[in-house]
Amino acid sequence: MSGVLSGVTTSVNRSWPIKSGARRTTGARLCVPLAQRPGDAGERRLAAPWRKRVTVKGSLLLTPAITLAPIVMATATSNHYSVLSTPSSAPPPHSESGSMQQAAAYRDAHTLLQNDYSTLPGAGHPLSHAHQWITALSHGDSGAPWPSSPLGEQDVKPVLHDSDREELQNSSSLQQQQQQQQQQQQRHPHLAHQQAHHDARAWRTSTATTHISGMATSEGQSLVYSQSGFGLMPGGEQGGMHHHPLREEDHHSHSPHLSEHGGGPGAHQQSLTHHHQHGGHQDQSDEDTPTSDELEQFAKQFKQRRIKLGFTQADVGLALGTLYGNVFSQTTICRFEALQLSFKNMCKLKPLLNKWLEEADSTSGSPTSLDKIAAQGRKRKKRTSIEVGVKGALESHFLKCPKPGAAEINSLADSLQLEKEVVRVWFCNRRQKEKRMTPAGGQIPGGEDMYGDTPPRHGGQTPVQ
DNA sequence: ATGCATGAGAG
DNA sequence: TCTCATGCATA
Repeated sequence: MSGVLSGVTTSVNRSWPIKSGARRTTGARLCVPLAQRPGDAGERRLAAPWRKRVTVKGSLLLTPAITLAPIVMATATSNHYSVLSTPSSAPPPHSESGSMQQAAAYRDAHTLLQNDYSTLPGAGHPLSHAHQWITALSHGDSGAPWPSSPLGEQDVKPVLHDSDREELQNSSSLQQQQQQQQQQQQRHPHLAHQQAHHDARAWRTSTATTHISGMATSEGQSLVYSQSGFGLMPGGEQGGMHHHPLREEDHHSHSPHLSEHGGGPGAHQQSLTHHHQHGGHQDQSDEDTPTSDELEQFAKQFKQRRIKLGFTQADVGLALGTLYGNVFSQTTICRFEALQLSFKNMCKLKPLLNKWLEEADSTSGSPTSLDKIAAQGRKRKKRTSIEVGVKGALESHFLKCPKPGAAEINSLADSLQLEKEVVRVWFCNRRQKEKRMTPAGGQIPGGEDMYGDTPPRHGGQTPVQ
């Protein structure tokens, strides 16, 4: 695909103000050369680090009761330009880019279409409450790079700190001591660091997914992992919804700096010991940390259901906002389905999506349309399109030095004729990609063999769509 | 589906 | 400055 684009299509808007911390040029940093990988340059697809699993499937233990824990979930507030618009309000006239309403428009059209599909459960569900938070204004944005809309920025998402999020995740009624300890560790990264950290690219060690009866973690803990949400899978959908004990580490340690190749932190404690006392069920709403396998399973099932129910990723994203106050974009939903989020992030979203699924499934048929929460607001810098050649250069630099210092970025930007900020961001994104990329849909056929030893992607289901 | 971008939070 | 979560815009 992507042939050689001509010229750096950068329709860059030179006037974009570099916000507050206008990148100070600080000393260069040491470049830890990345282990050269075979087929480097170009966009390699990396599996998510958390994807390395050594799973042991336990017997299913579906618990009927579903405790819908009051999810007050929240995500980092970063949406300054999201404002609530009335259901009937037409897309705001402003927007110089003219493509701002794209999503909304698309959605509406889609909704209409859905209404034609008498077979489909209906577009949107009757879940139209929980909007309080939406109007909650959060911190005025100082140093907003872009002229804000007259409406002012409203934050759509309540702010929550990671520690809080963690707690939310673990908010199931029955918390074990271990979990408490866990939380403590989370708050004290240094403690967590004592735990084994796995290589950021440990994902390569995934193992085949097989069913094994019996459940004992490598630590000899017996766990019965019960989780909800899989009950709605229609018969033929999937073969296996496995619920097994083994937890993937990786996510907890909230140490913000899970620096990759830094040798430092891949901080993933693997001692996530939590045996659940079962006996019936308990930790409902998946509050519990799922294994990467479960996540994968869920993601797939989710996607299938979503499609069957006739919802688009965008619909789901909006619905989540309506339901739980957390609006997500199509992008996020897409990435979730494609397992392209960090393990932690996946864990965070799963409960929400799971619940949505339940709702959507049960209320399928309701007329109500999804509430409309249009994202609009200040302008964004025009996306810079980096020429392939330049990209290649960046890529090779990345291999040598994934974390270039300001000085390097400068010179690089200079030689490549890109804005420093663009280069900086490119590296940031590249690093991020390195960390969480997942072949999702399945590895690219003739594609890259990552580093020569691409783990056989468990015989997963056929990619939907 | 994904590339480039934003912003919070943490060092 | 970096990471991380997330999204607009686009391929």
